[in-house]
Amino acid sequence: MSGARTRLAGAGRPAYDLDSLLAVSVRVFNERGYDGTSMEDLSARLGIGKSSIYHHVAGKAELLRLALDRALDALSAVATEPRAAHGPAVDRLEHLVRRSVEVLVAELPYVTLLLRVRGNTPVERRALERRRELDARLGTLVQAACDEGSLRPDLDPGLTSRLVFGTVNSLVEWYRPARGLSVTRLADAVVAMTLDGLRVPGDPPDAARYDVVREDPS
Amino acid sequence: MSGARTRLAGAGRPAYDLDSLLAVSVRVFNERGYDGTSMEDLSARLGIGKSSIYHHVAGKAELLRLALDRALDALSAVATEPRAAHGPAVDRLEHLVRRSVEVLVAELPYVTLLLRVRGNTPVERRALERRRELDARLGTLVQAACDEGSLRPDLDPGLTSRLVFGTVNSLVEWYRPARGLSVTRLADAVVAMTLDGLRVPGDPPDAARYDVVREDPS
DNA sequence: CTCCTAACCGAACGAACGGTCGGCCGGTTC
DNA sequence: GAACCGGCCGACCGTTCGTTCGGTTAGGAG
Repeated sequence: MSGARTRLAGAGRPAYDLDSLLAVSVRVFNERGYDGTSMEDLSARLGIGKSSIYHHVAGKAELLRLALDRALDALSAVATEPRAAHGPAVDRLEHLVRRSVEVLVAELPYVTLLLRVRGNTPVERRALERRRELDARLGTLVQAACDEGSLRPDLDPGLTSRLVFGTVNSLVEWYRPARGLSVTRLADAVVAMTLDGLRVPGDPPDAARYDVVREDPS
Repeated sequence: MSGARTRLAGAGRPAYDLDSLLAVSVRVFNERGYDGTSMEDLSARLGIGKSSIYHHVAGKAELLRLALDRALDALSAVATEPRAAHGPAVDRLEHLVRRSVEVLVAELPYVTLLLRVRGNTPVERRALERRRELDARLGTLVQAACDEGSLRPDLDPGLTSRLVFGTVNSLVEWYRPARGLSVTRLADAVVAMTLDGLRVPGDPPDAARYDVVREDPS
């Protein structure tokens, strides 16, 4: 499988280091779900005994923590890139969407795991909190682009933000790098749909367009 | 809680029927994940003993099966509605997206559970297969709308289909009916973003627009 | 050849799991 | 009041869970 392995491989000895062990484990977590994966499932897939896993990590929870931190660190890095701080908000938004797609693909298994966390354990709850912070930052940017007048005014910024990043996050459910669709083209398509729409423009420009739709108590 | 309960409620006796028991169970499944939910978790939340659950259903797996079938039946019904069969493909597509959003909201807990299934058990694999059939039908419709010339030609139909219904499916991650955003407005917003785009049109109509982007091996 | 250490192993642990069993209890029916 | 039944219960079953522990083995260093 996918493993960088340390020196003493030689014959058939796997000899995992932490990174390769984590990579295999996360792959299994994504296939069967974290709770649905037993340490024996992992050991079978790793090709080593169940107890050997504890030579590398303290337990199942730490495996999860390492994976989630990796995803969160990568996503956080995007939000703090300099290009996300200057220029028109709508351009910064487009850049952020594009970079988010790239990171999501680069760290696909880890981000996939992150997006499925439900908060059952302290480790998961801490990850959810970090995720909420990121989402809040994205929301602010969409708000700014809306205030700026660059986004259609008939949609609530909070709603817009959720739709856009819901779309981005949904990529983990089907995108597989091996299938020949490059990341750049994928990001182009996401930006094209969310920002410019799928329908060919023209014809009846729809009289009712841009009637204001906002969240309100019904 | 949410439960319709049978006649003999009277004092403090819960007295569940199958529907109300399923409703509560699915809610817990969604909070903790199916694999992360024990029968004791359910019994605690239901307010009855663990063994009492087996008076209503054969086991945990049947609980899951009932919930998934409910979601799948509702979604299948949409795909076979008469309005999804006549008229321009792009109009049928818009209608299908709108109805999908409505059903997703109407059966939110059940659809949520369906979208998180990983295929660990036979019950889950059967559900995944039914889902794939639905997805295939959607893909055909997008293809038709594309052939018709109603969708921008620079995006691959398969890719478009995944993006649109990825967006729709991602609603389960955040939409809560109680928050005052009506289903109609939600569906309007989804159609508005996916089909017409978020950005205000005009200004530099982007010379490079509509360069063909298709999947190909790299 | 000897020693050291990183990586692995099988056996076993207590806890928690999904599920079974025999019985209780309060309404309804006759 | 006796018989019945749907809904519930506590105790318990065998299995599987995550984890621990006392070795073993292979390769590098001296």
